[in-house]
Amino acid sequence: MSRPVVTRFAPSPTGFLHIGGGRTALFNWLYARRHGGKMLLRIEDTDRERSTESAIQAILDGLQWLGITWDGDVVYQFARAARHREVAESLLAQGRAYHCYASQQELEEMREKARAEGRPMRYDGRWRDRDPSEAPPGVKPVIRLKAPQDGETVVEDKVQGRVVWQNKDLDDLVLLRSDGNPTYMLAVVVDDHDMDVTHVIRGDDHLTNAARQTQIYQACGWEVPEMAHIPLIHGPDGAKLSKRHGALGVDAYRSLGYLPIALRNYLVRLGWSHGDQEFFSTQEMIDAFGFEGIGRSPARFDFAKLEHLNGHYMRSSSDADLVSAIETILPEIGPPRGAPTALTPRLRAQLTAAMPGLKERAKTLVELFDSAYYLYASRPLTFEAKAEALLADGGRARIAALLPELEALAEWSAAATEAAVRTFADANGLKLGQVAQPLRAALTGRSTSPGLFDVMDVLGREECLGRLRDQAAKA
RNA sequence: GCGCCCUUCGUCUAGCGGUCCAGGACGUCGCCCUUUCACGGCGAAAACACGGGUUCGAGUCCCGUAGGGCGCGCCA
Repeated sequence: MSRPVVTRFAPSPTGFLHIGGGRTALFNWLYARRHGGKMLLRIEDTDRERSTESAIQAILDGLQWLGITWDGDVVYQFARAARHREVAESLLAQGRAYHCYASQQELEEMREKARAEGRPMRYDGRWRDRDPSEAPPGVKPVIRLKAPQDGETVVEDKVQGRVVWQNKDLDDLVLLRSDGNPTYMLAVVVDDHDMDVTHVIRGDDHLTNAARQTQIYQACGWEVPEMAHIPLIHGPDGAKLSKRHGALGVDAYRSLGYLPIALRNYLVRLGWSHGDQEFFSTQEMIDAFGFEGIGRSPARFDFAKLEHLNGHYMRSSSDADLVSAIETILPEIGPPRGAPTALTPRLRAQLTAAMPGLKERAKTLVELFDSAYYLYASRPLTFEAKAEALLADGGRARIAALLPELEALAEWSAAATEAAVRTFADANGLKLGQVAQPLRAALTGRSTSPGLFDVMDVLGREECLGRLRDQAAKA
């Protein structure tokens, strides 16, 4: 009875997969999964000038990183041009479309005039009913749709509701260019029809297109798929998303140290909700997703909330997974921090051992790796201003006094060093912080770090004593 | 200019005529925990754009106004 659900994600390969595209893909994917259907991937590369191979690769990589999979082979729209042409010719033969010989200049004048007279800027249909014999010699015509001039065109949108256009406000769009190539408007309709797409889920910047595409469906005598136009994502300032804010490629979010699972959770809640639920596992998203939960107003991109989610997912990730996540972005984030591009077995082991304390304190992988500085730093350490202040303020003297106690330790463990430090503090009438903070500074170069005794444990006896001696010597 | 869409705390949102002196989350601010920073816990400030209707009753329905967005190509 009802056909199996088929959705599609149809990006044009003129740039990376940006955050809005990622969410559109996610929604299509979730809807298909929710209904046991398929999500197809179609690359809309009919603009030969602007489409690039690297952009296609970036989109594929981005989807893969986000964990969004598609069914079947990737469809390349340009490869289907002959089929698009065939449909246009067929419409022409049926009298539902016509040749238009208007020149670029004429069209420009038309727009100018309309603007001057305060009328909508539309093609005036001057070739609509002219006899082909009037065609000017040597001019290659375009094929335009003979769109209905009276009545209305209705889109029953699953998100926007019933949206109505007066046909007099819609003009005869071009189906086939004079060079014989299809326009986007035609190609989309033909492809969605041929691919048996049942649900078109896309940004609401396409809402007006939906009306014009509906006219094409009707001219072809084809069933119009369900439509769902989702509101766009805006930048933090409410304006259209630009490169300055969130319109980064999804690969940029990877480099920034975000986890795909966190980005997915953030994205799914942008414009969609399910009661008060904030956290969704992939399965929960699939089970709960539906058009009912999609709002109609645009949402602003908020890094702070993304970071919060990312922190949440980092804390609940396994230590091993986080280490390997860091390793994948290490070539990018390592060198700027004086760290290698790959982990040595020893460093990997230390990073893994320190991970419980590290992941608790970071919002991104980059931040996490940054706070792991003490693991990959080599003597002599460089000190942040606050760390230097802790050492200068009597800190070095305390380290010098404590040093013999630590050197004499028979066993080097978190418990053993903690006992020694506490005993030392008590014996000298010092608060633990007065001893611990200078130690932290000397060992990590920072005023903040994971638990001090865990740091000492992971770092090991020799490295710790070495770093402490460096400071004791300056006391 | 024309068409279409949108408008609840700073942000994401719940709310589908009475249960709302509007709930959750992020952020912000306080307190607690604490060797630091986080995490966690507790608490606070913070919104129905405005004006008319409809109704016994409106954040919820209708109409205006204002503000914002998208579209108006032989781009996609």
